[in-house]
Amino acid sequence: MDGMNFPIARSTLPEAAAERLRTLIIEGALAPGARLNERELSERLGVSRTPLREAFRMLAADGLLVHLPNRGAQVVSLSREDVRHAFEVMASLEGLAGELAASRVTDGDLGELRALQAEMEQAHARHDLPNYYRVNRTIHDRINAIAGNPILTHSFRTLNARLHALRFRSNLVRAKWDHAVAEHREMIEALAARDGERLRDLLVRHLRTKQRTVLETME
Amino acid sequence: MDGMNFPIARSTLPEAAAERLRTLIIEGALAPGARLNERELSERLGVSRTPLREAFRMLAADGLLVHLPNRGAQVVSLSREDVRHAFEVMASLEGLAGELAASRVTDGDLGELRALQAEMEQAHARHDLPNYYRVNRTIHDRINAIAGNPILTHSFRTLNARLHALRFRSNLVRAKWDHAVAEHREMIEALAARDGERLRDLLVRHLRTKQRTVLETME
DNA sequence: GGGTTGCATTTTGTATACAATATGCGAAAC
DNA sequence: GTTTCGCATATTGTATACAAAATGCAACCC
Repeated sequence: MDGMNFPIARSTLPEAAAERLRTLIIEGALAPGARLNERELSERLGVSRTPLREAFRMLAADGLLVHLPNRGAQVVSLSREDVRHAFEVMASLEGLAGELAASRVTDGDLGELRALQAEMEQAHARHDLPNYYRVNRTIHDRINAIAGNPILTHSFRTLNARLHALRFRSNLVRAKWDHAVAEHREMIEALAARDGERLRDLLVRHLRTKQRTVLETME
Repeated sequence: MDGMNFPIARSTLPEAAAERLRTLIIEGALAPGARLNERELSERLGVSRTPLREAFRMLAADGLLVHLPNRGAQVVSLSREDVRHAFEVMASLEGLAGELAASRVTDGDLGELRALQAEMEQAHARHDLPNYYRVNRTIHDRINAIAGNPILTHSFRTLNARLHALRFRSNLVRAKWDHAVAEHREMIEALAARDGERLRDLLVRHLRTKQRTVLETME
């Protein structure tokens, strides 16, 4: 049992408040462009203004809020240009993740991903969109984790989180859905072949599709 | 004069404190691994603990500090692995910046960069290392700006700032210095040729040299 | 009517006070 | 001697108070 620690996770009010605000932003309860009133929010969240202000700083760093001196914090409102910029960087990062994952993937990883792919195809067959998206997300997170670069993972996740506030959940038409599932199959194959370049291309193409979807829903 | 505003820049104590702390970390006055005592620092900076704590949150988001609940903030201590991870991502980002810059560069940009290159070569000829580095930095910032993606610029700059705390300023031996200057010349040529792939390769190679330097100074 | 000024109120920024947790050290137990 | 316990003190987390800046609205002037 030497060296086996079980540290108790510690959280503080700023962290909890930031998490809660993140959710409120993503759900649209705090709309893009909205000015955040500290007194109201502190009452609403049941914390004093001090941890709330720290939470604002954290969310500003994540790009979800913008801090306006003497005017307080405002929910970021993404323009089409912002979205393009974000996707441009995300494509680069996810492409890198694909290359790294292809060079670092283990047989155990592949087994796991194949199981997830099977699960996602079942959701697809059942027309179960929520579960399809859930597993989809898990697969991407797994690939990112196999890449083994925490800075990469964190950077991608932070950028991706900004886009969640757009709530662009698409209604996948059947043909597109079939195509997306097939793309995922190809990703696993490229991973199994340790073909980094191919996986990068697939991930970038996949992301470009998502970008088109997001931009369409912004009209 | 319509639409010509001259907004007065506003700053707050958390922002000023964060900037000051950033400098103290980079200069080594706050050493890697050091625990930051709020009372001492608030006295030292002449601010109360509240804006100081907000500043800590900002620096934690930048990766310069790590926030330990109930134990306060600690200056990040980069391992060799951290450095490799950071460079891995930075190479991807700067490579992307190179591609974008090559597709977006104007003749005016090229003129400016050629002037900067001439200035840098003069510093090189005079063995003027501080000015060489200063102009070097300006050139890279310019390329990044020409890429025209603020998210990319910000991401790269944030990652790069983490490495400054390592203070790896190398003593350039003559041959290496000559080589670096030549590489910069090639970058301008690639830009002028709007050859994104070549510029990406040059920037990534250049950065790999920097990475080797950093890792060597960490031994 | 439009523009400016003055003032009350609200909101944000910061300092201070109080509460909770961590740390350090001496004393007690083995 | 080593380990554990108890307690004082220091530090961090959070709430509250005070100060500074912003906002809104009525009154006044052209």
